[in-house]
Amino acid sequence: MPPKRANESNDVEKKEKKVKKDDFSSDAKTKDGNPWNLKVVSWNVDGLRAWLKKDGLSVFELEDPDIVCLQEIKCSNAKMPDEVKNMKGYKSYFMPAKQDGYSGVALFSKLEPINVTYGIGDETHDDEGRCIIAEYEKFFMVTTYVPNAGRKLVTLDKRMDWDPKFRQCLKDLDAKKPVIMCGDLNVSHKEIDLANPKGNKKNAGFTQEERDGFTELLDAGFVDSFRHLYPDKTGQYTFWTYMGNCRAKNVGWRLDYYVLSERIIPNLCDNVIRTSLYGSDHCPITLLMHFD
Amino acid sequence: MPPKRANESNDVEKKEKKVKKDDFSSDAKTKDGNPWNLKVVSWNVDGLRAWLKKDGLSVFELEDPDIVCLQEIKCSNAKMPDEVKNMKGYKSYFMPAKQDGYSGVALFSKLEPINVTYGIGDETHDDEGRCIIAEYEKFFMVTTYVPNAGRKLVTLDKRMDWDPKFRQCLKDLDAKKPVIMCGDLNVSHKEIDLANPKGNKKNAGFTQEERDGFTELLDAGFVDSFRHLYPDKTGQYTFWTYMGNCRAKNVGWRLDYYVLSERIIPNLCDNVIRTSLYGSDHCPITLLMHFD
DNA sequence: CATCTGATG
DNA sequence: CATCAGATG
Repeated sequence: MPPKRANESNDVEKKEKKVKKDDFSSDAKTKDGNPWNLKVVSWNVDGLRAWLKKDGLSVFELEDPDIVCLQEIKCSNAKMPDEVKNMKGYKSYFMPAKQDGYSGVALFSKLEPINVTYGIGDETHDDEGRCIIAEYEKFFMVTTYVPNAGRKLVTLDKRMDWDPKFRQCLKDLDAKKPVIMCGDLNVSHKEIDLANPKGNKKNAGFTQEERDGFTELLDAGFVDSFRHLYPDKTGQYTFWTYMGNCRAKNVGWRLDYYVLSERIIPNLCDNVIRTSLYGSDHCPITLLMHFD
Repeated sequence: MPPKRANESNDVEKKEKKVKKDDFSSDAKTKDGNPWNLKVVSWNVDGLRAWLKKDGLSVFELEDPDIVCLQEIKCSNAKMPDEVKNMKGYKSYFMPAKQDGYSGVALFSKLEPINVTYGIGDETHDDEGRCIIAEYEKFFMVTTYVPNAGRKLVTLDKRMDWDPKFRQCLKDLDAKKPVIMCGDLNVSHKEIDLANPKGNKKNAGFTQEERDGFTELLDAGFVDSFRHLYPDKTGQYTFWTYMGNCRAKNVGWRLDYYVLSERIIPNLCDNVIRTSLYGSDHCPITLLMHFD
């Protein structure tokens, strides 16, 4: 009898072998016919160090992105592996949570941003490492890991405290320059955005409060770029719980988004969900933009 | 790049493949020429459930033992896997610690014992699941997991409280019938019993106090059967820390013993250290006895 | 069913 | 460098 490994279900070699760099090429254009010249990747990695072992970094080779945003890195700066700290060809920015092994976001950028700030200006939330803001010439890049409302909604209060503060933060940025915000927003906006809407109306990620929070964000002058491009596309998810083989059955949730200032929608080329990539219970999402 | 698994170093397939049932046959005899007819296996499994995944149960097939004693099962009765609870061909006895996932011993016996008792009669120690006593016609079988003195000897006091109590317990049994005691005694008795005696004189498992405790036990009328049979054999260990590839380098400790009442030494056939078996940071030890 | 920490060894 | 629990998701 061959000994079983503790994490045999992590054994995704076969699936990953199928992935080729060609699959990540795109000739997407703006509505006006301008080809993309900026690529962003966003991925909730569910523990950066575990994700590294599952070859998560290959997304850099496969996508050759200009900007990469990671959420739930669960890794302090002290424990950050060198290969990530000094990502070849990129400037790296980290906002770990104060609590070790919890939350935390990272941003990697080929081009050095004009300025980088951390957090939304609220101490309690910012202790949890949930937001990095990178300013570029033509836009703000914001990545976030929104508070999860928790099992039995134990942290729904924290979440509902976050939503207006984060929204205000984005509005303030948007008053200066267009915003590209991405990350794990920990909500599926509409019934189309998760496999089991009926059963989840009282669960974290699909309560009316959380959904309304997202609606309010869009009403403040922002656009869910994926749904803008594909208003009726079903079965498009970015997260599947590890439990019950949900990913194979595509019983998932769309929790990861690009949310853009309305006025740069003309710059949008595409928003792709990379379901072929493993390494986390979320898959990465890719944004293609054109800027003159 | 193939993704690395979290526990790649557990991947001992090759090593285990080499093990054949033949390697476990023995024609050992007593000094008087009587062939063995009782086989005991003792193994500190360092977590029974992890050990199961590493095919630890194969020791039952390979050895076909009459009695199996396991230490550090780290598993409550509630969480005990069925295949272990109802071990085919054996009666099973468990003494888990009150604290979940800590310590705990088990005993499996082909022949149903006359009586089975749990603990040494000291509530504090017995809450930690450290001893099972099975009475047979001609002997008491005792298995134990002796308190570890801990890093920086933080629990040396507990250990030194244990030693005389356990010794008295064995003496009381020995007054009735001969005793076969086995388990992880958490001490290397003499310099020959560990790879690095010089460096470990102030470390758990080789302090003077612990070594003296073992000497006192032997002075009370008991025999370390392995050392009795092989007084000068070096490099014979039963434990290697997972750290620093110690097992491959045989930088180990002899911590697991059979300790017999002096008067059944004539019944002793052999005591074998099964270094070919993996599944824990300890290896199993096997005792062969003859009883009329 | 995963990630992490922290206790334990 | 492993085991386990418990928090978290």
